[in-house]
Amino acid sequence: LPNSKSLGFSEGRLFRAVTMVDVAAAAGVSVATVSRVVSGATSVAPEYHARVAAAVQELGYRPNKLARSLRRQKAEVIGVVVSDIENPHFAEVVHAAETEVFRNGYRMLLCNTDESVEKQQAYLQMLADEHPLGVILVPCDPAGVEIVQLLDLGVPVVAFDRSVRDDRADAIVPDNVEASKVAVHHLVEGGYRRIGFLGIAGRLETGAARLAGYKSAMAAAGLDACWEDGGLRVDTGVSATERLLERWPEVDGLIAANSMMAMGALHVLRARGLRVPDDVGIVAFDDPGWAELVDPPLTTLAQPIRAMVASAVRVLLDRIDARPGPPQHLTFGLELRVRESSRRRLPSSLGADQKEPTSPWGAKETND
Amino acid sequence: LPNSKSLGFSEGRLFRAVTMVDVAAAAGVSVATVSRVVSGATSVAPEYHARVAAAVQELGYRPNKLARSLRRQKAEVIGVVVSDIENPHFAEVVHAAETEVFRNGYRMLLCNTDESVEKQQAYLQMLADEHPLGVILVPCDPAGVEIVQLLDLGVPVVAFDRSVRDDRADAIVPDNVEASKVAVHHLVEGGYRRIGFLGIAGRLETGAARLAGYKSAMAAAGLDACWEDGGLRVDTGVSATERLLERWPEVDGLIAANSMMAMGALHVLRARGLRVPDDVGIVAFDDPGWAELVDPPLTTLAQPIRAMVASAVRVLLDRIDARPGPPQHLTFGLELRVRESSRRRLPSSLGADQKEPTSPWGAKETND
DNA sequence: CTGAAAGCGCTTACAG
DNA sequence: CTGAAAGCGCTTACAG
Repeated sequence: LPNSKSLGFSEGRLFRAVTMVDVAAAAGVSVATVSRVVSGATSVAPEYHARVAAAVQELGYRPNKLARSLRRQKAEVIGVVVSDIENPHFAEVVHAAETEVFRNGYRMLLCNTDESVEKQQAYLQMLADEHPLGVILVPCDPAGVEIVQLLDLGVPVVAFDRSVRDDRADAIVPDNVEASKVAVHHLVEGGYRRIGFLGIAGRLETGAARLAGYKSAMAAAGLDACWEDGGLRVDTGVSATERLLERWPEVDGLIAANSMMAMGALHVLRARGLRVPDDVGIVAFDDPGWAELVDPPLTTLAQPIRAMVASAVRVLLDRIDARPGPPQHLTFGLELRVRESSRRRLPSSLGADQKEPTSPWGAKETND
Repeated sequence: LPNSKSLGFSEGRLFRAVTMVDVAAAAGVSVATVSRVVSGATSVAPEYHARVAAAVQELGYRPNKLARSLRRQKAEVIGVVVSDIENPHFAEVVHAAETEVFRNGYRMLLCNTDESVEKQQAYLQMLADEHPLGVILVPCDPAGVEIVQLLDLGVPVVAFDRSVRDDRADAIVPDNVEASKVAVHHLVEGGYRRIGFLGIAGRLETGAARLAGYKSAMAAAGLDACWEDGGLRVDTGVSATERLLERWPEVDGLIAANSMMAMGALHVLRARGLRVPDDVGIVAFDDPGWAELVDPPLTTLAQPIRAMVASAVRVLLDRIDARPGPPQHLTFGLELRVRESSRRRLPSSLGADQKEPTSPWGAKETND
């Protein structure tokens, strides 16, 4: 058989990568001992340990992860499946996941589904072939059979942001219902009464929960509810707002289920000469960096993303050590970040005409 | 020896994953033939091919990537190293890379350096251990020895956005110098004359190139140059703008080397009662989604990110097939996207007082 | 605690 | 074109 060792060029010289065999020879021990020192699994006599460590150092040995993975039938990789990496919300999720995964010495395989059921299928299939330590999944298809297959294979799956059908999966989700209620209460406290809701339509549970919370809080406050569904974009926010204003011209508050739609609303209101927050108060879900850059800065409902992701990774790593245990289903509250868009300057909207420059990087603690 | 085959649970039953041996037995051929059919490398007689395909289908066989990777000493993975995934610019880069990598049937290992030299070191080391097909690197340390080691190992490296020291690496970079010149010309054509520059300080070649282009274009136009360095954030944009205005109160145009700094400038100008674009015109590098949502919408210099990333992946895959060939060093021009912030409504700033609502999602073709 | 040895599941020159 | 067999570089029960 041919010598098909790993090859490379260095200064024009052919070389072979250093393996455990080389280290074992240099240290005068068996490869088993080298393995035990390198992987740190079993205890090794101090003198042997030292000799191996010295040889590793001297030869510049690096363990071959490919071989380790094959042998263990497990790659030190965590799959992260998000629906849209360009959405600042998920960009933050990915960043937080990267930080946690890196801290634990693992690698992150990033999968982006673009909200496509087919792409989710393809990626989960692909991940099953990779034998990852676990998968953090923002599902666009919560009932995909690939999720079941992954769990059958013994790969822990943590549903993130949205839950999945298979109840063996752990789940880390925001409390959307409660958040909508908080938004309603906040606007009511600010003196707003005719509060409309700009929803995100469709099958996504996120949208349903946010609408449900709104309706429930409005009913509890004895107020009439009025909502229109849009999409996730500025233009759909525009049309939804226009439809809402047509049905309900007296609206004085808006809750947008997504911040892009809030931007659409802002534009429509401005075009109609309605002032924010004096004529209409606005609260939006999600808290992208630009929320405090727009005019007026947007009051938002922010998810504790770092904490949620840290929790997802912790749940995953716990499963890896100790497989059994009931599935975890953790819910996180959202934080209301009050900015100008919902702070009426006067109890009524009379006379509040002058425009002051807003300073988003200044003191933000003033809450009225 | 123990039976340490891959295990899993399905409906409570223990099972062993299907391997090539199983497929070979079912098809009545050797594993070598199965391998040849599955990997599609060599040609196989039609009848054998059909029998193997049928067995694969029937048994639901999926090749073990871990074994393939070990055998080939190459994982079908592409490493993507960016400096900040939360920066919308790099989020778009990552998304584009994901699309290309997925289209080619590979996986993406995402590494985020947070602009830390140590993290770049750690990740490149880690990538070397993974034996990836190649690495797309946005370097924060262009001279890191890990880059040299990766190339020594035979792993193709494509520098993206910024170049690296080792000239064996390919590079895909924006033409920052030219872009600054375009920005200067655009403002000059709009009647602006006292054009200042808000730079991004430090060692990054990006910042240096953008400043150089500005200075050169100003000199060529016979105009005085004036610049201040800031960072990449809104607050540093604020302070840089304030310093610039102190030194140069008569400024009527600003070029920001980064869009966050442009936001800072916008706030300072508003606070001082200077109107954009009538009193001061602004052009910013980068083109985040919110650039057209702010008031006024920002004129930007956008990189052709999809094209650049597609080109980076193509260069990488070419190297994998045919190692030799001189390193590629491709430069891409930026596109000036003219929006309100640099469109003075009147030749002079007299009388342009009324504020119209801006409609970013409407017709954008009007160029004056 | 240590070593000899099997085996993870593939791929691939070699011989036929 | 096909098959037998070695080997990629590790890990890990087993025996000592």
